[in-house]
Amino acid sequence: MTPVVQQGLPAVRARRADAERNRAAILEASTAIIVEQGSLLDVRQVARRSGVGMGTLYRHFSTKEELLNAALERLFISWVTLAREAAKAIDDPMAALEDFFEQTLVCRDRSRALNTAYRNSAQAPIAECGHLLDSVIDELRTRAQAAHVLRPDVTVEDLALLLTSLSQLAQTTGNTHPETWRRLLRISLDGLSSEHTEALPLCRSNG
Amino acid sequence: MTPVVQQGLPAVRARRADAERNRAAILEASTAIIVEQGSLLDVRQVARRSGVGMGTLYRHFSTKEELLNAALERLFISWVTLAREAAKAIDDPMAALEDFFEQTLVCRDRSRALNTAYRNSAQAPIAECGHLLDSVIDELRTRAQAAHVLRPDVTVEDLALLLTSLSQLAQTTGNTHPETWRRLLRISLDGLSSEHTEALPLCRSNG
DNA sequence: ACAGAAGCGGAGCGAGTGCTCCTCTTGTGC
DNA sequence: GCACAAGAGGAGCACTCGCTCCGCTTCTGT
Repeated sequence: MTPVVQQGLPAVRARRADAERNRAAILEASTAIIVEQGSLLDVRQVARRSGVGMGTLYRHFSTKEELLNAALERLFISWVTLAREAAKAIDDPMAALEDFFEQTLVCRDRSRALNTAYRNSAQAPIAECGHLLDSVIDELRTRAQAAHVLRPDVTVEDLALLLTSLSQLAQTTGNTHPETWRRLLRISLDGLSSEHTEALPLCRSNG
Repeated sequence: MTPVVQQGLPAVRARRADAERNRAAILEASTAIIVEQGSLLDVRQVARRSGVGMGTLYRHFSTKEELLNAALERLFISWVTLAREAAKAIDDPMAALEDFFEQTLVCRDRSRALNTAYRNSAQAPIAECGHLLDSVIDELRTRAQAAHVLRPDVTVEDLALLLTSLSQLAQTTGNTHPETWRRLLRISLDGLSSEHTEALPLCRSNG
């Protein structure tokens, strides 16, 4: 917990300006590719698009996975932050929850990032993203349950998994059945309303 | 619609007995591998497991995809048939629907086949499987709506997509959150009950 | 202006994978 | 039993994709 020594010999020289620019370009290209084509990115494609050689790419990200995680984290954090603000601005707690789901699902790339993040879970930076998301969902859940409009034994985990599930669906069926996820969202939200008092089945790690 | 000519010169000689045996072995091995590891099968692995050379494999299935579809069709049809029988045997229409979902989701390999089938849709044999599934779901839907226990504007498509969605979830979260899909199934089924009278949002191709 | 550290680029390596080719074997009908 | 078409098998081709190696270039502090 002692502060890092700042004076004395600079242990590491700051990154060179061009290197910094390249790093940004690589990250930018990766993000764009993920948004357009999903998270199965090809390192050669990233290199080409960012106008950089393979050596440069691997100088900055020692592994494809590291690059992918960095790009996903970027995508993820930016939208979770926005979605949290949007949800906070809505007074009705159930409407806030609904809006949060809708905002997430409406953007293909958001769902994409979300899904990939959940799939490659247990990765260090991605796990943090998961916690960030959980905290947003928990705010929404707490508000809605305090107002007695949300089924009382619904957990953060339930809501997170529902989001994942609808998100996967939106992605999978995006071409053949666009927008159909809206009907399932409506059904799920109705199932979440407090008028259903029957207890949900217990699973491991549910109180 | 005229019957195929049976008499006269046999246009094609019947397959040799060993060839038939090999074909069955290949199909058997593929099915087993799909059940165990999912549908990203490696042709060399299939060949090894079925005790057959690459040439033999490709004599019977001219493409990896053809083999995959054949194996998936097998898996798919066998369980849809069973699930239909099981559902028919249940008197309460909503319980029958619930049982059908449960039976599907409880078996990893069933969901696996289902998911892959939906993903690789538009394939000829797989599309037929989809129609078979739809017909089973439609029976259940019709019964439940006739008894006024199922929300009246729920469509076969809605139910099929819900099944896909939960199935994907069960597959994705199988290791980290086993059985948690049961909670979401309960929530969804509650949302499907006829006590919710608000109309579902319309999408293209919904009446 | 210069030295040298930091960074760059991209050919190419190695591993994996779908599929083919060609020789050798085996079941089948007579 | 025999002839021969049908079938078997597996080395190897062509391609993809993650990653490395190393000679060359460029930025930066003095």
